[in-house]
Amino acid sequence: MLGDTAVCVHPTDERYMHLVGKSVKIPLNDRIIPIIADALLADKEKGTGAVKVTPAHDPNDYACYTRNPEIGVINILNPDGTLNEHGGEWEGVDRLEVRGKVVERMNELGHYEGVEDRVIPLKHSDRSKTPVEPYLSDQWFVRMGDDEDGKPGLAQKAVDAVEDGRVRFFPSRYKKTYTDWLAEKRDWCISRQLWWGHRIPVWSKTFNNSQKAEETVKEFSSRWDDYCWRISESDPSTVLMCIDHQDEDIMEAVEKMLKTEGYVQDPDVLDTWFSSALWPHATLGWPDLERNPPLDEEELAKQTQSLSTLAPGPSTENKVLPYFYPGSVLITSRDIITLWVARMVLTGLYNMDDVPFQHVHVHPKILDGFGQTMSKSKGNGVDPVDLIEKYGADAIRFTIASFAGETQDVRLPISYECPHCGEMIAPKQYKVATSTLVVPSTMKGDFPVPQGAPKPTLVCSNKKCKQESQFTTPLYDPDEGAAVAKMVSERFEYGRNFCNKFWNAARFAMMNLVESDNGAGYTPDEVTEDQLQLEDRWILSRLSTVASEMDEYLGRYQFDAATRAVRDFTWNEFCDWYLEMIKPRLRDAKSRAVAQRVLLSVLDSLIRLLQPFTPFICEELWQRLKEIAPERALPVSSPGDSPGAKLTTQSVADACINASWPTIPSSWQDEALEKRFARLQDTIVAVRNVRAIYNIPPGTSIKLLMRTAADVAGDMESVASQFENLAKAVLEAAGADVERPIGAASFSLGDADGYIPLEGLIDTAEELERQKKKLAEVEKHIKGAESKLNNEKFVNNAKEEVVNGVRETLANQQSQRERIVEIIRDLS
RNA sequence: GGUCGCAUAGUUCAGUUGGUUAGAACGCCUGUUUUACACACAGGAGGUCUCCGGUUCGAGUCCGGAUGUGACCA
Repeated sequence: MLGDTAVCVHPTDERYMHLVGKSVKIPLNDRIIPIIADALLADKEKGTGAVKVTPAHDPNDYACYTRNPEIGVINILNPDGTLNEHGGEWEGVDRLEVRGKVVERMNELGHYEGVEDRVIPLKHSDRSKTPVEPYLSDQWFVRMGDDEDGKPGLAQKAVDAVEDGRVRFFPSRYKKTYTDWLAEKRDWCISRQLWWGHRIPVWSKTFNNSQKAEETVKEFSSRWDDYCWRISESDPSTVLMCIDHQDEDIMEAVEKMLKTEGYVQDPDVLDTWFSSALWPHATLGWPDLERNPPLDEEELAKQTQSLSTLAPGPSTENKVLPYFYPGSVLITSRDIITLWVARMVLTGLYNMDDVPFQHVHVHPKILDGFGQTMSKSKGNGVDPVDLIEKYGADAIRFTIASFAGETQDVRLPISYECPHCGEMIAPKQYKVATSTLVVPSTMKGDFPVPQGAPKPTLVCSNKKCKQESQFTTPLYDPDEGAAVAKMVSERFEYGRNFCNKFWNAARFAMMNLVESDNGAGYTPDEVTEDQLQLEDRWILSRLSTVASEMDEYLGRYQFDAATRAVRDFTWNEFCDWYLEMIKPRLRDAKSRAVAQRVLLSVLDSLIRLLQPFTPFICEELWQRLKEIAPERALPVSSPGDSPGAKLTTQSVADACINASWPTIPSSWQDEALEKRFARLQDTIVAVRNVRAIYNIPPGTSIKLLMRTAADVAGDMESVASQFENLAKAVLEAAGADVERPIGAASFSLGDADGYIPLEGLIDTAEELERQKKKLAEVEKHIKGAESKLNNEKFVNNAKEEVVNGVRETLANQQSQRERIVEIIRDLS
C-alpha cells in the first residue's frame, strides 16, 4: 500500500466508470493517487473489482505501469528487505513486520473491513526458501535485437545459423525450442548479485555535474583509447569505463590508476551462462591469438604427439583455437537449450565470427520410477560410484547408452539394497510438509525426527534377514559406522549381463586361439573365399550388415539403436549360433586353423565396434589378444590388393583406443545366404521344440527326416553335422519323397516338413492337440491374407510388391496347412 | 496460459518412409551343472498398441479431439 501509485478498475465496469480520472488518498501517508482503467490488470469478477497498483513490487503491476506511465513508480524496499524512506514511520523496519503494522494502522484509522484468505502463486527462492519480493533495480543487459539499420542482431544471427544448417539439432524437433526462444529477442540480463563468478569489468565514477563527466570521457578516451569510456545513460554525471586486457600486468596498472582516480568497480558478477557461453573458444586460448593455451610441461609432452601438426612449443600464433574451433558436436540436456546452447552460438558468432559446433545432440533425461526428475532434495537419485562398484563401469556405460534414444525422458526405477543380505527393497513416495520424498517402502519410523529420537530405518523384507539399516536420504546424515542401504537400479543388470556374456565369449575364443589339447595355436595367414564354411560366410555377412547399421545409428546419435544392434549380433548370432557351430571345427586339427582365423577376425571387429560402449573390457581383451596374435587375418582394407583373399594378414594397433574403426566390405552382405541360414536355424529350433515337449533328455540322440524340395534337401545334407551338434539329431534322410514314419512327432516349416520318430514316447492325443493348435494359427493367417486378396480395392491400390508379398505368404501358408492336415489325418 | 514431448506385454523400452503373424530385456512358467558364460543354455506363456472420431484398400504408425503424464517458457 505504501508503494501504490494508482487504483485500477476495468474500463467497462459500470460500478466505477464514473470514478476514472479522479483520485484517492492513501490513508497511511495521505498520498494522492489516480484512479485508472486498465482492462488487462483489473478483473470485474474478483473481490471488489478495484485493484491497487504497486509497479515497483509486482510484475503485473509493472506491466500496467508501462501501459500507463503517468502513474509513476515508488520503490519502498531496501536491498535487505527493510523499508526505505518511502516507508515513512516504518523506515528501516522489515517488510514482514510492516505488513502487520499496516493492518493495525488501517484498523486504528477506521478503514479496516477484514482479512480474506486467498491462494496466490508465490515464488520462493530455491536456496533460502523465502518468498521472492519483486524489486526494481539497475541491471546490465546485452541487447539481443536487430541493429537500428535493420541488420541482424545477436539473436537473429544465432537463429540464422540454425535455419541455414550451420548448426543442426539431433533430434531435429529441438530446433524449434531454440529458434522460438531466440525469436523473442528479449534483452539478456547479464548481471547477478552474487559473490561467485566473473566480476563485471565496468568501473564508474560520479562527478558533481554532467559537464565534468563529459570532459573526463573526452580526455580519457584519447589517453586510454583501448578502453571504452561512456557517460551513463541513467545518470549524465556518471562516467562508465569498461576494462579488458589479456595482459595481466597492464590490467593491474589500469586498475591501480582507476582506483587512485576514485573509480569503483561494479560489484555484480556476470550471469553464469554468459561465462559459460565463452567456453567453446575461451578454453582454447581466446582472446589471446598469439599463443597456444598454457599447458603444464607433462601435459604438453603428451599433447605434442597428437597435436604435432599444430607446431608445438613456443609460437607466435594460437594454432589450437583454429584447429579445435568450431567443434563437431555438443551433447547436452534439453533444459539448457536456451540458457547455454543459444548463448554459445550467439557468443561464438560475435567473438569468433563462426558457430561453436556443427551438431547439437540433445539426450533424454533420466527420471525415477515415479516419473520425477532425480534430485538431491527428493532423495531419489542414484550415486554413479555406487552403481559402478556394484555393476562395473562398462555395464553402466552400456546400459546408459542403451537408454539414449530420441525420446524426451526415460525411467529408471530405483531400489534400496539391504547392506546385510543384498535384498532389493522397493521405494515409495512419502510426503513431508510440502515436498514429496522417496523413501524405502519398508521404512520404520517417521519424518521429521523429533530431537533425540532414533532415525527412521529400512527394514529388510527378506524373511531370513529382517535386519534394519539406515538409508540414503536428504533428511539426515547416516550415523558414523552405521550400515547404509545404497540406492541402485536393477536395470543395470542389462549391461552387466551383456558385459559378462561378451567377456566369456572372448575368453572362449582365446582358449581356442592358443595351443591346447584341442590343437595348435593361432597362425596368421590369409583366408580365401573357398576356405569358408556356410557359418563363416553367414557371420561375415551379418557382421558387415551390423557394422554398417552402427555407422548409421552413431551418425544420427541414436546410441540406443547402436547398442541394440551390436548386442543382438554379439549375443544372438555370434555367441548363440556361430561359436556353437564352430566348436567341432576347433577340435579338429584339419579345420582348426581356418576356424581360428575367421573367429579372431570377427572378434577383432566386434571389440572395435563395442569400444565406445565398453572401453575397459575392450582394452583388456585387445591387450590379451595382441599377445596371442599381434598379426592376424583381417578384412582386406583396399580390395584389389590381394585378389581372391577375403581376409589378409595385418598387424594391429598398440591399443584398442587407437585402433581404427572397422570397415567391413558391404559386398560381404549376402541376403540369399542369410535366408538359407535362417531355414537351418528354424529347423534346429523346431527339433529342440519337439525335444522339449517330449522331455527327451539332452544326452539322448534322435533321428530326423526332412521332406522337402531337392535344393533345400541338399542344403540340409550339407550341414547335417550341425543338426547333431546343435540339436543332437541325426539327419536320416532329406528329400521330396520322404514318408512320415508311424509314431513320429512332426513339424512344418514354410517349405519343409520334419519328422522325428519317437516310437513309444509319443502321446498321440497330445501330438494331435499340438497340431490342431498349429493348424488354427495357420488358418487364421490364411483367412487374413485371403480377405485382403479378395478385396478388389486392395489389389488395385496397393503397391505391386505388397500384393505379391501377400500372395506369396498365402501360398506358403496354404501348403503348410495341407501338410498339417495330412499329419492330423495320419494321427487320427 | 503458450510450446515441445510421452501413453505398446506384469515392469522398462524398441517399432525408420502407413503394408507378411507387433519385437527385446527383466520378471514369470518348464527343463538343463551340455568343458566360455546359471550374470548361462533350451523351450514356453503373456499385448482389443489409453479412449473417441477421421483420412485410407489398409493405421501401433498420419490427422482432429479427450484423458492421464512430463519438461521448458510465461
